Formats: sequence, structure tokens, C-alpha cells
Amino acid sequence: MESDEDLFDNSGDDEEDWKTTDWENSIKPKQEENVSSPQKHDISQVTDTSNENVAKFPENKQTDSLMTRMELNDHKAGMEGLDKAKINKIIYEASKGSRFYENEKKKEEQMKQRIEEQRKRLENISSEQLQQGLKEGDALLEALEDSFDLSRTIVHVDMDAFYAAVEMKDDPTLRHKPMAVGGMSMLSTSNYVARKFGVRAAMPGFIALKLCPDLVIVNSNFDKYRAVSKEIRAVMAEYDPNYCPMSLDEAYLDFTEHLILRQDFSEKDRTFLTKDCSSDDNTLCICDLNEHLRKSVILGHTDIVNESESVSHSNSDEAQNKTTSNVTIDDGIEEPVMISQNSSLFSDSSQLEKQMCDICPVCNKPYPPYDIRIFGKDIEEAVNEMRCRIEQRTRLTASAGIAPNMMLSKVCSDKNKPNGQYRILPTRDAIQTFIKDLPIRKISGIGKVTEQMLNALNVVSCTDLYEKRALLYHLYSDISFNYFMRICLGIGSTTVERDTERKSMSTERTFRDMSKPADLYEKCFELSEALVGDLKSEELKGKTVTLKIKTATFEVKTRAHTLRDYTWDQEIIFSTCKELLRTEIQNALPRPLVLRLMGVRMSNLLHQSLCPKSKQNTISSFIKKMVYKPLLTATTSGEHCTETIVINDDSCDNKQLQNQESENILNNISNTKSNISTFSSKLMKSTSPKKISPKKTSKTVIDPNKDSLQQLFSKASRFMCPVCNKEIQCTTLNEMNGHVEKCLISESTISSRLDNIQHKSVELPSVDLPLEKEKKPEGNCCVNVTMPDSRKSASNESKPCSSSMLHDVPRETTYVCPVCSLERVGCTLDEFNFHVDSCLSQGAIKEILKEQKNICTVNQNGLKKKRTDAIGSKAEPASKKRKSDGSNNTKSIDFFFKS
DNA sequence: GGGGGAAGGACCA
DNA sequence: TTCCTGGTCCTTCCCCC
Ligand SMILES: Nc1ncnc2c1ncn2[C@H]1C[C@H](O)[C@@H](COP(=O)(O)OP(=O)(O)OP(=O)(O)O)O1
Ligand SMILES: [Mg+2]
Repeated sequence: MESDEDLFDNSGDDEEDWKTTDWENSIKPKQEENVSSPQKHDISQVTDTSNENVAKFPENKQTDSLMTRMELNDHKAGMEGLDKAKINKIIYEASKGSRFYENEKKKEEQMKQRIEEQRKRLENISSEQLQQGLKEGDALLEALEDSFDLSRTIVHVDMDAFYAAVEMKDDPTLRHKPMAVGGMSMLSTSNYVARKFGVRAAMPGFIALKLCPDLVIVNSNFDKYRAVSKEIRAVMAEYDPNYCPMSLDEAYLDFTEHLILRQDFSEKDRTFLTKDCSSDDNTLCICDLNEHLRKSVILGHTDIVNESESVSHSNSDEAQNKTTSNVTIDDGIEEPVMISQNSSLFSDSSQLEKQMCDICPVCNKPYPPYDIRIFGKDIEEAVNEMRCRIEQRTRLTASAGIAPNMMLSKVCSDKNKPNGQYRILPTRDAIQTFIKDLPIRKISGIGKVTEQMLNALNVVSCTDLYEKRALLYHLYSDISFNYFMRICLGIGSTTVERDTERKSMSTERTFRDMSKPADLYEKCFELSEALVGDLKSEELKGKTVTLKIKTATFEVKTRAHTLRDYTWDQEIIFSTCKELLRTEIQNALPRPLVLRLMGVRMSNLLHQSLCPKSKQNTISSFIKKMVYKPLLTATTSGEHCTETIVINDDSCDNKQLQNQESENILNNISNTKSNISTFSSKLMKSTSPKKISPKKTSKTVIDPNKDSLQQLFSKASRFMCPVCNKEIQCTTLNEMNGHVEKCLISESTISSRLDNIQHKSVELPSVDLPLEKEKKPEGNCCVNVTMPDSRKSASNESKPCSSSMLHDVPRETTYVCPVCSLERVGCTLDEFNFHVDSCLSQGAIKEILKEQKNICTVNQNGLKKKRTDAIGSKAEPASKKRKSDGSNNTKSIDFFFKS
């Protein structure tokens, strides 16, 4: 979570009495200012008379204001009525000119372009098409209505300002101050006091401090949040053992079964002790009284107050104010919550005193005063009870939404935040009333981009989705259209299911700008190491390794490679990442690749016990096997081809393998444009001892002369073509490539030959490659950067090499070596290649083309359950893909309605 | 035309 | 001085069958 260095040092040098500080002095709008979202306002007012479907986008604002996408997002509880203009100005002043800001500007432009494209497509929709869209829309709506399910009672529970609340619980002095959790570069969340200043989650700490100079920023502590989360879930499980947790602080529950059972609950079953959780008195017990005391106090008493006879105690009003939360149902009726204070249970004060003196066996402190609260049997009461128990157990408040489906309950849980709940009655009327004017942005899955795209069509509320269905049908994909139609009807998933297996696992870090390849490789090593640890802790293996990078200019790229077999092997994962990273470093040349973030992700996961026995030998074992038997094997077998070079080498015969080649990724060999040699770069990696940092290894400069593939080939006189299966005479790698490529072009059915070539190999003359350093003649090949290119410089071959990365580098430029990071100004390309080659060379090349079978017979999907109901419960962005004319979307209805 | 991989992106907490 | 992290799903493009 925390970035490397910039965590905020909130040294407590302020001894001021915060409680007396007037935090009401927050950023509120001036009386006359309009606080509603400007674009929405504009759109509702301005409609093009020629085309009512097109909203005028707010014209380019003055250059000294914030672009839309960077404006304060006040769609969060506790952020109502802020002076957005003032806040946005502060954000703008703090951001303008930064690299982040510049990147956001780019994204804003892209979004505008998307909207413009949408507008153009809109213009091309004929009235006939609109009629058709209307028909399709109505047909879908009809089908949807038929499947409307109001039978379930779904509850969405969401803790209030979760991380912040945990921190405030542990440090009560924070309770009344504006505070946030995170660091100077990013906040995870803020408390409600801070929200009044515009401080919220996903805001950088340094900007938050500009909005609220008194803000206290606390470092996050995930272990703590996880522990609290466990407590919360324990309570939730009592109401729905199959509850679906969405994050540490949030879950969906299906209360339907509980409500049935609850009708037979005795009063005792619905009675709980409640103390004042906001008390700061640390001399008293703060444990959950329901853990130890409830049994003896309540279940031991048979004569507790009757539900129908609400006990009125002199303090009951006050108590109610303290402990009752804001409860409304959508018809606006406030339901009274019955509370009986503990003292009222006991007629004589001596008993009260006795009870007050009781000591908690856990913390050895006296119990605090408490109430005994009896909850009713209906849904509101049941949810109140659950929230109350969560609060008693964790001393944190939760809010809840109650509705017939997940989509609606999610919207509801935000309605009476914090410490409140809201219910939509399970009737079509109630749902329609609720949905009618609801802004689309309130729906989970509609974010700022989709909101803008739809706003541009004058779609602001959920009703607008219905009204504009004919257009939406043509402008969006089936999936998105379905999603929109479900929203406007108020339909969502009714099946609360725990997510099945995870789909990916990743780890990423932001750091100070980094460009030295050695540092980058080291970071890559650390990340893959961490990822492997995580995979093993969950006993998962994966097949697809993805490298994520974010450049210093905030450009994000991902590069993935799918392996043949499931793995959690650190060597393989790191090698794969490293290779992907190396390609990026090389692609950036002659500029250095400057990164601010790197991440490694593993997907295509399977539990270790279910993984088929690996076909993928570890590199070490492979080399150990092959080391005395130099050979060349090349096989085409599908998408991925592994190239390995094995050379009889002194260094690897008996002892440790200091350097070794690992699995390389070849461009799709059947793509005739690709050259088989373009990816024969190697991975510098030490296997023994296992954990040598890549920094160390990559800086080891070993004789460049000895690991030249070119040289290797110059000694090889014959090889077996993997395509035509003939023995070919050649002296250079490119000759071989040329031949293979020709074969590939003429070969229409590669696969039919796979069986023939899979196990063919040709022996090469063994190459003697001593490890000692030798001078490499200028103009010799560069193994790593581009083999074909270097071949070009070494021979008279005239075949152009499309894959060369250094080929077109102009003279007089500054080259930055991707390995040692030294700048080379004004040298020739050959000189530079030579230099890079030198840096990259590490010992002899040990392996020659090794075939990679790409026959993956494991059906990984067989074990995975396809999530058919993502929509309504998970993010569902609008798509760019539109319908082609006459497309049919008949399958989509079935597809999305399993409920 | 469907499946699967790769890349990008939206969205969520 | 400083704009996160970990996850899901969708779309587009490509290749292959
Ligand atoms: N962008 C984010 N990056 C990292 N962590 C986040 C981010 N947004 C939210 N979180 C974390 C911190 C939150 O406490 C926790 C729960 O999120 P969420 O429920 O949206 O807000 P919250 O619980 O802090 O406030 P509330 O629910 O009262 O609005 O998830
Ligand atoms: Mg929350």
C-alpha cells in the first residue's frame, strides 16, 4: 500500500485540544452557489434543438480550471453540500503542470474523442433503425419483467469509513479531528469530519492537506483491518452463512432464510446487550458484552421485559438517541426501536450496583453500563440487530441497504450512511419510485467515464436509460444494453453467492523514477519473489505471467506471456517477467525506460493439487540433463515456441550453473512475418545460489566473444529444419532463419507435421567456449539486442531484418545501455551494439533451440465456474462494441438471468 | 464463428 | 516533492481451428 518513501510523518506535535476545535469550519458553498454537478446541470438545461439526443458538453472551460475527470468526486456519503468550486480550485492549483496532470489531460482528450465518435454514430442512426431499437428494447424489457424476482430479501452491509474508523477506535483522540488513512501520495479513506473538507479516498495526501491543513494522516495497517473484518464476518455469518464478502468492509447477505427462521425465535434469541461504544472511558471494559455477559444476564432471566411492553426508563429517550441509528424505509415511516436500559430491568438499585461491579474475565475491567435491547421479528429489526451486534463487537458502525436484489441494496446502503439503513419494499411500485430519479452514477458499475458518455446522450437518471433505449440499443453492446435495461427496471441479481476461486494474484509497487536496467530487474525480482510467496500461501499455481509497468509519464502498459504449464516456480516466473521487461527496455531504446511502478500478476490459476504433472522441467534439471549433449532441436508446435541453447560448457558440467538460458518466448512461429531468431535473447539469472539479485548478475560482465550465437552458428554446418524436416547447410543464424521462414510460408499445415518433428534433433559440433575474457572483434554480432541486425553487420547478407530494434537508430544520438545504464554519446551503432552485447554476455550460451510443445490438454476451464451474473453485482462498464445491423441478442437474456 | 491469448481500459474498495 | 494497490470484467484485435 505505502509507497516506498513518502509515507506521511504525522508527528504528534500538536497538543491542542482538538475536541474544542470548530470543525464546522469546513468547505461549504456560499449561499448562492450551486453545488450540483455542473455537467449534469448543463445537460439538463441545454439540449440541441436539432437533436434532442445530444447534450451539449460543457464547452472548454477556461484553461485555469480543472478538467472534468479530475474534479472532486463527491459521490460519497458525508460529502454533501461542499463548495466544489473552491475545492476544485485547490485541487487544480496543487496539480497543474505535474506529470500526473498532463496524463489526465491526455485521458480527458481521449474521452472527449470517444464522446465525439459516439455523437457521429448517433447521427448515422436512421429513424427506421430507431424504430427497430425501440422494438428490441421493448422485447427485452418485457422478457426482463417476466423474470422479475421480488421474493428474496437482500441486504448489503458496508462499514462506515472503515479504515479510518478502525484507526479512530484505536486512538480515540482522532475521533473528532479530520483524519485520513494512507500517505502523502495517496489516501485510502477519510473520516466524516475530513469529508466535510472534500478529503476522500483516492485523493493524494498532499492535496488533502491543502484542503484541510489540520488533517491527520495515519498510516494504514491492513493486518488490523483484516482482523476487524473477521469479527464483522462472524456476526454476518449468523444471519446468512453463505454471505458474499465483497471486500474487507462490505458484504451481501440473503436474509430470506433468516427471516423465516426468525419467526420462531424466542425473545431471548432476539435480545442483546448494548453498551455505549463511543465512550472514551478506558477504565471500563470495552469487550463485547454479548460474548460473556449476555448468557448470564439475559438468558438467565426469564422475566425480562415483554416486547409488547416497552419499558420506559427515565433515561430511555437519551439512550435511544445514543444508540438508535437513523432508520427509514422508503415510505418514510420511522420505525421505533425498542430499547430497555439495563437499570430498568432490575427493580432494586443494589442489583444494578452489583452488576456494575462485575468484572470482565477477559480484560479484568469493570463492565460499563449497558442496555438490554430486544429486537423485533421483521427485516428492519433483524438488520438493526445485526448492525448493533457488529457495533458491540467491533465498536465500529455499519450501514445497510435492504432490497429485493443486490443492485438495489447496494444503492440503499449508501442512503443513510453513516450508521443507518434504508429499505426498498419489495414491490414494483416501490422500486420504480426509487429508481425513477436516481442518477445513473449511483449505480455500482457506472463510473465517471460511462457517466460522461451517457450524459452526452442526455441520459442522467435511470429513467433516461429507459427513454433512450432505442439509441442505447444501437450505441452499446448487447451486454451493456442489457445492463442498462436491467437498471432502469431496478433488476439485479438475487443470488448471493460467494465468489468462487480467485482469478488472478498480483503485486505491484510505486517507487521513485527508476531507469537503470539493473535496478529495474532487481525490482522485478523482488516482485516476482513476493508474488511466489503469495501464490504458495494459497497453494496456487498459474500459467499467465503479466508484467505491468507505469512510466514516469503515467502511461500504463501490460505485457503478458502464457506458459505451457502451471507454475509457482520463482525461477520461471522471474525469467518470464524479466524477458518481458527486457523487451520493453529494448523497445524504448535509445531512450532509457523510466518507470514509476512495476507489477507482476499471475492469472490462469489452479490449485496446486489440481495441476497436472508438470511437463515443464525446471531449467536446472533440463540443463543438467542436456549439458553433456549439445544439440539443436527446433520444433514448431503452435503459438509459443521455446528456444533453448545448450552448449557443452566447462562451467556447467559438474558444478553449479553460473548462468543459464531459460525459457524464451518466441513470436508466434507460424506468423510468417516473425523471424524465428528475433527473440533469442537470454535471461541472466543465477540458479545457484538461488537468490542472487539480478542487479548483481546483470552487472557481471563476461566475455562478449564467447556467447555469441552467431559464432556458435558459424561453427555449425548443418541443422535440421523443423518445418521441412530436412538437413540444411548453413553458417549463420539468419541463413537458418531465412530457410525456416520460407518453409513456414509455403507450409500450410504446420500442425500436421508436429508429430514428426517434435522429437527430432540434430547434433551440432560442440563449441568450445572458455569462460575467460577475450576481446571481441568490432562488428561482431550482438546476441541480445538483435541477432539479425548483428548478423547484418558481420556479413554481407542482404535480407532486411524487420525485427531489428537498433537498426534505425540515427547516428549522433545518445544511446543508453539497457544493462549498465551508461550513456554512449555519438558512437556508431555497431559500437553501441558491441557495448550492449558485452554487458549482456554472461558466460557461454548453453542451449540451442529447444522445442516447446504447445499441446496443453488440460482444460483449465473445466474447473472454473463461469460467472454468468457479473452484471448487477459487479462492475459492468459500457462497451465500445456496438451492434452490427441485424445482430441478434437473443442469448443475452438467458445468459444474465439465472435468478 | 468461436476459443484463447494479449493488451488496454473501466470500475470497485 | 508527493496521485495507491489488488482485484474483476469487458472490448478489441489477432491467430487458429
Ligand atoms: N481507492 C482506494 N484505494 C485503496 N483503498 C480504498 C480505496 N477506496 C476505498 N478503500 C478502502 C478504504 C476504505 O475504508 C475501505 C472501504 O471502502 P468504502 O466502503 O468505499 O469507504 P469507507 O468504508 O471508508 O467509507 P463509507 O463506506 O462510509 O463511505 O476500502
Ligand atoms: Mg465502507
